[in-house]
This record gives sequence, C-alpha cells and structure tokens, in this order.
Amino acid sequence: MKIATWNINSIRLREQLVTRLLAEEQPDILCLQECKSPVELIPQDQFRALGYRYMVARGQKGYNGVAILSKYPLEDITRGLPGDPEDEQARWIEATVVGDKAVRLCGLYLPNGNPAPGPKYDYKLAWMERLRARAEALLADEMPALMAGDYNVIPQREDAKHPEAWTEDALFRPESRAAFQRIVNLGFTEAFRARVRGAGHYSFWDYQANSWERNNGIRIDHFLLTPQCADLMNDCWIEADERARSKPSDHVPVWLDLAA
DNA sequence: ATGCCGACTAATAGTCGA
Repeated sequence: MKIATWNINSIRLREQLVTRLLAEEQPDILCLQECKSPVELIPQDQFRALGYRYMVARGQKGYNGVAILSKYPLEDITRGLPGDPEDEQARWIEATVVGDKAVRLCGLYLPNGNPAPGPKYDYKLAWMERLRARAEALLADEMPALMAGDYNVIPQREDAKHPEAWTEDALFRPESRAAFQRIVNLGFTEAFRARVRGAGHYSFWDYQANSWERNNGIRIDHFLLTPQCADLMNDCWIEADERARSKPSDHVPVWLDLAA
C-alpha cells in the first residue's frame, strides 16, 4: 500500500497537480493538508474518475483543511483532534482503510505557532499535548496506525539547510522539538529517518528568496508509525521534484510504502 | 534588519503562512 502526504496549499488552485500525482503515481491513499476550502467546494470529479472514489475531509473556509483520498473504502471516520471541543480549526481527520490489513490513518496539519512566544505558540504547544494524548491511545489500540502530515516541526538541525536561521522560530524552538520528540519516544517510528540518514533532505522550500533554487529547505512533513505499522514499512521517501513544477505548493509529497 | 512570495477574503489591503 502506497500512502502519500502532501501539504497542497489550496486544493482548488492545485487540482491539476493532485490529478497528475494520482494518475501517474497511483497512491492508494493521499493525505492532504491546507486544502483551504470548505468541503463542499473541494473538486472531486477528476479524482473519482481516476478511481479515487472515497474522500473524507474536514474543511474550513480560507484556512487549514485536511483530507484523505482513497481507492478503497474508508471506515470509522472521525474529525477533529480530541481534547478541546471549542477548537474549530480543521487540522485533524482519521479513518481506517482495509487492504491486506486494516490501517488506522490520521491526517494532520499541526499549527505553525509563529510568532513565538505568544498565543499562537501557546495554541501550538497545547495542540501538541492533545496530539500526544491521541498518540498514546493509538498505541494502546495495538493496531497498525500512522499519523501523517505537516507537523510544522523541524526535528533536528540536519533537517534545515540553515538551522541557525530557525532558532527563534516556532518550527524549531526547543519546546516544539521536545514535544515532537516526546511523542516519538512513546514508541513511534519516524518513517523517513528510519530509512535515510544525514542532512539535505527537505519537504518545504519557501516561495521567497529563491529558496528552492538555493535548496534552502526544511523537513517538516512526517509520518509517525506505531510499532505494528512500522513492522509493515517497506520504504519512505520525499518527492522533491514536485517543487520544480509550475505553480507548485511550497511543500512536496512524502511517500510511505507499506506491506499492507 | 527587513522583506522577498503567494494564498485567502462579504478583497482591491490586510492577514496568514513558514
């Protein structure tokens, strides 16, 4: 089972890029973030025509928004990260897909948190504490499960071209990194780092200052796998070439291949 | 030191993102 996660930065503006990826690369599952659209305005006809008959989404006008596209039925759908019923931001969705094995899929768009310190950073850290709680519950379920998406966290210095430029940024501040590591330490496998060592692997390049041309990137889009899911991992890779296309998202797809 | 760019909106300037 091939699963991709991609912060698309407007699904309506980039419908054709999504269509190309589905048609040419044939993921079984595609997790999308920053759809920036109410659910009813997400284009679906082209996706359906390519065999992606199932879509679940949590939408919001203008901001945020997460979706999961699938060739296979999605079951037990839930929307919203538990822990704060007042939180209306569209950042979390879950569903179960049944292939050779059932896999619990969690699609997430973790808050940016800038400027830090401040209320947005407080929201980010509170959201990460709710994420930790949900992650613990996923482990307790003992079924293969993964959390895929834009974490807005640079885990290590090697995950930025210029780490010194990020020291005060919410994506790299010690509290953000510690909260991410705390979740990993519960027993999750960070899929990409289980496969590839070393610096120079990024999933985001800013639109500004010729970041792509300078390869001034950061790695902030991740898969975290429960032990039962990590056992199924064949491979994980970043599709950096996507950033070179016309009118690209500032993020590129990250891929996971599971024996499921 | 700042902004660069690009997305959104009861838009045409302000806000957000990372």
